[in-house]
Amino acid sequence: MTSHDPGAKIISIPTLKAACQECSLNGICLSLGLGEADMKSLAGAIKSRRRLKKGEYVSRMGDPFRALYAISSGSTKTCEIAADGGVQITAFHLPGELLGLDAISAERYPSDIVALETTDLCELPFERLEALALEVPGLQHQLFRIMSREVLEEEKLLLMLGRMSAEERLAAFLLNFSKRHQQLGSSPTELRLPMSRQDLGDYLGLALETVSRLFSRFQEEGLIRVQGRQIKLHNLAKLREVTQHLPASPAARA
Amino acid sequence: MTSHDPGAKIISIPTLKAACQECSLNGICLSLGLGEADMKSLAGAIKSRRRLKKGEYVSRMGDPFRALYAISSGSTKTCEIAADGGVQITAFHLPGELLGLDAISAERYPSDIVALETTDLCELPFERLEALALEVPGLQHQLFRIMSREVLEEEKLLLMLGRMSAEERLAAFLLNFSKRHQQLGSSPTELRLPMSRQDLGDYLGLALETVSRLFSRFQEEGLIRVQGRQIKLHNLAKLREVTQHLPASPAARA
DNA sequence: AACATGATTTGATAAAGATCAAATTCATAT
DNA sequence: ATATGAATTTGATCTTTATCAAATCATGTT
Repeated sequence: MTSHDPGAKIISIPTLKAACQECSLNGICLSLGLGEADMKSLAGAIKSRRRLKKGEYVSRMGDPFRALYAISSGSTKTCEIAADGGVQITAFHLPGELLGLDAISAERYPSDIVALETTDLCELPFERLEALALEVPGLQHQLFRIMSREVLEEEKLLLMLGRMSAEERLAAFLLNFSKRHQQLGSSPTELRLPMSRQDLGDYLGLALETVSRLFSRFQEEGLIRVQGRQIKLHNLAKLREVTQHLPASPAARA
Repeated sequence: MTSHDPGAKIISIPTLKAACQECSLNGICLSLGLGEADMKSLAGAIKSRRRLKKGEYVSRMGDPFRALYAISSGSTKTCEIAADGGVQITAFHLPGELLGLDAISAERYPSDIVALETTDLCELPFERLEALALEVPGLQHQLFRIMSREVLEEEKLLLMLGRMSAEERLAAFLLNFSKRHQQLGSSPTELRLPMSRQDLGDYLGLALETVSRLFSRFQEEGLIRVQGRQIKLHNLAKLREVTQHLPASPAARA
């Protein structure tokens, strides 16, 4: 987290009204590690805010890429769609996270990004952001870090999809979601999932029925309490154990 | 590809000897889209070359991050290792590709990167690269593109692991490998795989036996010819069909 | 409040792929 | 060339999870 003094509200230009310094996420998003003057520049790069209702699209596959979006509040799912109609959700994004990083290279959105609930976005025109990154010290590095982090997150998901059992995947998801909730200042044990069982299945590479059965099983085992999308985590340590259940042959590999 | 005249060899400073302009990949790697003067700057940023033998490590999980590596010749695998010892290979990299993008954010390598055969690397100290990206027009953008592309590639793999059958995964891998071979100027139908069946399984989320059986099946069906790691693709169109086999219910989803 | 619609849970069965096991082929060093 | 160990192939069986089906539970609407 950054250490901007929230008391020092000197700036009040209209363009900044809806910008980073007023954002409740100040310090989580792009601005991490930037000085106050740089924050002003960044705020100037924000084109506008968009409010989406549940089910509305941030982007559709094939849309031309012009801007990244930072989530100010709410949440989204990113859906990759196969030629055969199969859906793979590659990420759920929460406030402070950046959308559209996968669209830079082809200048087209490769996926549908859909709001899971009412969601507020900051639109960051990419050309302006790039120009700014050449001038604001630290911003370029920050962008590299954020993109690198996205690569890393996806690698963790690859590990889950390729090598973990259904049980391990759901436990890992719950722990990850818990951690992110906590980083946003919410309870790490009282989760309100914004996505359906179907979404969760499409993310974890499982059938929705399997996801549902696992929730029931975890509840029977006393690990969690399930009330629809309201989940209480009773035992984080045991959930962590579940993610690490040793495979049959723990032998080292070449 | 760029259009540098290979006949115009004006530069011969030692530091450039082993650098981009002399590289057989000129134009594929970072330099894509840069002018000749910028290429010189880039070449200056290259610290050194490293030659690795089969099985040697580019990085080990936890190593401090200081540099990206560009593959000049050879190939690598990137192995994510789970707490329980399970291995997931998140990428195979070929000449012209950049290694270490996932290490920027934490300033540590999150994975083992291993040479699959004798492999030559260019070491690009990241601090120098970042400084250069602030000065050389287009280099920052190029780096953003490359990182975005990495995100995209991983999303494709996520789709494979989460939603495709074993058959579809192997067919998709063969087509992808074929395309990259072709882009490097090799035959798109005569492949020499540098990785073992075990590696392929660890990449595709399958048991090595399943991979082996699929090779045999594809051969029986006349799609390919298998001689160990030497693979001849007989029918690219049919392989493409295999990747698109419709699932039981092609119904649209919410 | 009753209804309609979609989401979730639970059950029964089937299929895909993992695992265990063994034979065969390949590669490398002597 | 030959031996040795690793990689690959093939077979038999078992587990996990998908699929199909139906009941129940929410949610929002008129």
